[in-house]
Amino acid sequence: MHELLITQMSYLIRMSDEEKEWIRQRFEIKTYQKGEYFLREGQVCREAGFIVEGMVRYVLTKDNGEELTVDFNKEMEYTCNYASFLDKSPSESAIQCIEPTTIIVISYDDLQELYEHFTEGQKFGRLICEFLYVQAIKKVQSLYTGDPERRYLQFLDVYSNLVPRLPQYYISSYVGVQPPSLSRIRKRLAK
Amino acid sequence: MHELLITQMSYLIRMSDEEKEWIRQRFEIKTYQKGEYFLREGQVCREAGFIVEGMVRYVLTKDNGEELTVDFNKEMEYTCNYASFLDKSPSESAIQCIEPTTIIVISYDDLQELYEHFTEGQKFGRLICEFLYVQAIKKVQSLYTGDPERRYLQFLDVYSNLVPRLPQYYISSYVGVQPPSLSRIRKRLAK
DNA sequence: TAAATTTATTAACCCAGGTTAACGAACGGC
DNA sequence: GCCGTTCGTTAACCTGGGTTAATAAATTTA
Repeated sequence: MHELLITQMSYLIRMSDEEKEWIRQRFEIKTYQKGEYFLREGQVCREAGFIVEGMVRYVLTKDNGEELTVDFNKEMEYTCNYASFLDKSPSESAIQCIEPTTIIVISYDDLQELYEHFTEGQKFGRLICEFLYVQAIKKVQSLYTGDPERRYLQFLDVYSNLVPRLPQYYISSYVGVQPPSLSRIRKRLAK
Repeated sequence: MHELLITQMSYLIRMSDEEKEWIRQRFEIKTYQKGEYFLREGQVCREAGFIVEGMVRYVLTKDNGEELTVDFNKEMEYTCNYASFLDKSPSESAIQCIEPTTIIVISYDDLQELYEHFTEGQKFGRLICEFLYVQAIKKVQSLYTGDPERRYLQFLDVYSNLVPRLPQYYISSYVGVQPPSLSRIRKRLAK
């Protein structure tokens, strides 16, 4: 279980055997049922996680109460609300498991220890963050330059394998429209 | 000139005198006139910069040729197209100076050397990136949950001091609408 | 398998922003 | 200070997504 994470981390940095052992000891395995929350809106995100199995969605709640699904993470990906995690502020989004999900988690303090004491700890933190940042920038770009139809096509391109695991109203809000509108888009595209 | 950068960096990490001297030697001062490009679309971004004076905008070009201004950076802020810089890919956005601007820049290779050889180099990279990432996430959130009117109000909130330095059509595209639409929004708000 | 619930589609109407063009104001260069 | 250009506003019309509600399809649950 931890070995998946160790493999993943090995793509980014070199680790000694003692460091690998530290990871096995400090990352804690947590399991969630479908619908359970890894993080609720308003809570401070006190741990970062690596998804071993399952899938989560990031949920923003608009002022009118409407829930928006703005991102997904699945097995072999990291999950965390970094905005909340980093400055210990109440999170503006929730993270909900949308399948039975297993996540191995590390606390804020332990992660700082990893950063400080692993030979390449800071580098690990930097590389993860760079990856996430570039993803976020690309998302901003697609929100600026693309219309919903285009984002839907991009979504199918990148996440086609996820489609069978997702209800359509998650996809519609990811794309930035209401369900009836995604239906119209799909109808247009069917031609 | 370099001292401003050194001060800024000192908020994030401790630096030895030799490290400070290295910065004075490796960061190069570049000046740009209003309208000149720090980075053109399609170029690989080969240096990261710290703006000493002036202001830049990030320009995305839509398929139909329309130019969108998606962000600004001003004096005492970093500027770079990280997506391009990090993986040496052609940049999808341009960075244009919209005032006479002075930027001190560091090449990709020198920055890697800083990361590797400064005592807290990797940590510096991580902290900068974390800051940028959180900014990007907040931008994504406001694009998802806010309408243009709201984003305009947020813009005024955060950047009110920039308004006199910006033409309105930069603001309108930042907010995600065409100029006539921002006019309508302003008119609505005037009541 | 049937009933209950959730999810997806469709239709009708509304509205904010897009588009185009015209006009007036502000600005920059000489 | 004048002229040409750029910029901001306004008007008219168009379009795509929002909203609501009804219906149909797909899942769950008993």
